[in-house]
Amino acid sequence: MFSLDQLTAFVAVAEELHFGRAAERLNMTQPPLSRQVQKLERAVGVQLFERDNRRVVLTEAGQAFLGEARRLLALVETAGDLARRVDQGAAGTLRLGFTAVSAIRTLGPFLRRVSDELPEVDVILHERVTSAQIDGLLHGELDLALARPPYDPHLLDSQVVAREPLCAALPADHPLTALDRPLTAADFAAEEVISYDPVRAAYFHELTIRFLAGSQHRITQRVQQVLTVVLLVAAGRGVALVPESARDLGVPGVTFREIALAGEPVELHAIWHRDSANPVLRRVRAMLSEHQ
Amino acid sequence: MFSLDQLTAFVAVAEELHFGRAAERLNMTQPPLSRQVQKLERAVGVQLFERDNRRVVLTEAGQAFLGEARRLLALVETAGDLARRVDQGAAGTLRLGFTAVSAIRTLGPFLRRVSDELPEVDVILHERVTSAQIDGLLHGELDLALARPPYDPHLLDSQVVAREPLCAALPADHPLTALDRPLTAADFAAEEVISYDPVRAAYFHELTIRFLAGSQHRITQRVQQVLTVVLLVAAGRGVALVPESARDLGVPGVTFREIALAGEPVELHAIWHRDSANPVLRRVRAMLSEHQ
DNA sequence: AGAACATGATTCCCGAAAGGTATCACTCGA
DNA sequence: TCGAGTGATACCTTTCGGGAATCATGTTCT
Repeated sequence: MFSLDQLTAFVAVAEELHFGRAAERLNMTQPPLSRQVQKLERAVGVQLFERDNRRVVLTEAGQAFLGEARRLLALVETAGDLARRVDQGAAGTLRLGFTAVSAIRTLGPFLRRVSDELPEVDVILHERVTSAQIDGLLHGELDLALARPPYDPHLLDSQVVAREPLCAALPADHPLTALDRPLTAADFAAEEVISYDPVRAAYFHELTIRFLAGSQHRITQRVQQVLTVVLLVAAGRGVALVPESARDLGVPGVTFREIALAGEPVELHAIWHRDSANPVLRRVRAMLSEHQ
Repeated sequence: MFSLDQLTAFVAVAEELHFGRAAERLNMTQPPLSRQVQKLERAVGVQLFERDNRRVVLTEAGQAFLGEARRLLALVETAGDLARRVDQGAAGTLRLGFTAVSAIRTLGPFLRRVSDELPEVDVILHERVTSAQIDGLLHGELDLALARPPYDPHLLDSQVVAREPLCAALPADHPLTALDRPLTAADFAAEEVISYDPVRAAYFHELTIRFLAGSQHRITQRVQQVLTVVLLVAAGRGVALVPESARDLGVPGVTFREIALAGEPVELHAIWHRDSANPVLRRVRAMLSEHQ
């Protein structure tokens, strides 16, 4: 097999049609250049130059080979580019988990920023509930998740990407919608409250429990997804606490009301595996912490 | 810049994910293989493998580079093929000169044989009168000519590719068409004979002169092309001697008659420059002498 | 816990290959 | 016929790649 040095030697001679000048261009002397070309000819099995003591001409085969050689060398030049871009996280794929509700206000702008700042990065989207996203991160099926606590902080790391208040979701014809002040836990005393799965939707479960702590209430349903909760409210099955962005789901028959603030707002986290090897993740994290 | 050996080393390790086995596959020992991969990583500027003392894994960048490396090596494998085919005349271009009349019976089958036996050869056709073809051969504008003598045998070489009888071309209403025997020179005694340019169509000029030698006749026109001759006959401007294939020109108003054989038949030659460097020419010549 | 094993990296040595200098062989032009 | 120009060759030096031995480290089995 021939070597790349032999190819560059050949191309130089083919362009100069003069061994001396070609050698000068390659910063070497003429004899080793002649030998390299001879070796290449032996390796390919074809005479590439017709060399008279007076002039050098490409043979037909040499002309054909010149094209191949140039293509090959061009490919060599650019061979490392993609690898370097991938190494710096500027190219590659990001497997991103998200929940239906997180998507409403956060996913779109996030994807737009990625495609602006890292145009060679492909984002593969996986819609999953939070717990399934955490599993995905731990099993290496996802690189980044837009989800909510809790998660194992030894293995996973995170950053808050959005905060929003919790609010009450009421059927449109519910008496509480008439009140002109933030609702309190006491207002829910007589209500049937739709709440969340303590395991699969632990975050909203906690928030709901905390808000209602000490008041009378009945919890009738425990579901996983905010969307489901809103749909149940619309169906008149009770009232619920949801993140404010649930307004944007546009489910008819549901009215949202401010509540008397019960501690910190709802947080959406970007979560990743502490020792993910994906370089794109580094870049995306840097992008996230950059502004905000 | 990296070397092809480094690429093959990298691909082997990437496929085995084990330096020892990869080294075995490459018929070498493990230490130099490790070094080659390290060098490649330095040359590309990217870490290609994540190597634990227990296992070897491709990095994201390594996976990207693996694709490039495979493409490059595949190209190297096939780089010489085209050059070798060109060298053996199995690929390339043949610039072929021909005359309108030679084309009728000879050119079609010839082109068909070339595209059957040398499918990678492109034939570029140049229709020229014989003398222009000879010039083309001498100036290196043509590789092969389908033409007729004379030519300079020091510089050009040839081979007969077709023989056919000379015959008489008469206006359809001419009295001689009534005769039921081969025509002789004497039959032309009273005729106006259309003949050929002594310089540019020397071959037919010679044949005509030789046939008519010693008889009475009047030569009224001297033209270069057989086709022109036949058109003049059709126009009633006289009679002429033409190769039999001129029948196939399909010019109306012309009748062809056998003549009393005056020596050898009309020959069509394939002519080439003695020191043409085009390898396709070698193959085509071999093809021509192969069967006939 | 400790020993044996597995595996990639490192070190040192040797031989092959590449580059440099001097020279040869040949052609062309004066 | 001689000198200039050009590619090939001979020979030497340097560089580079491969091999054997060894190291460092992590895993596994007793």
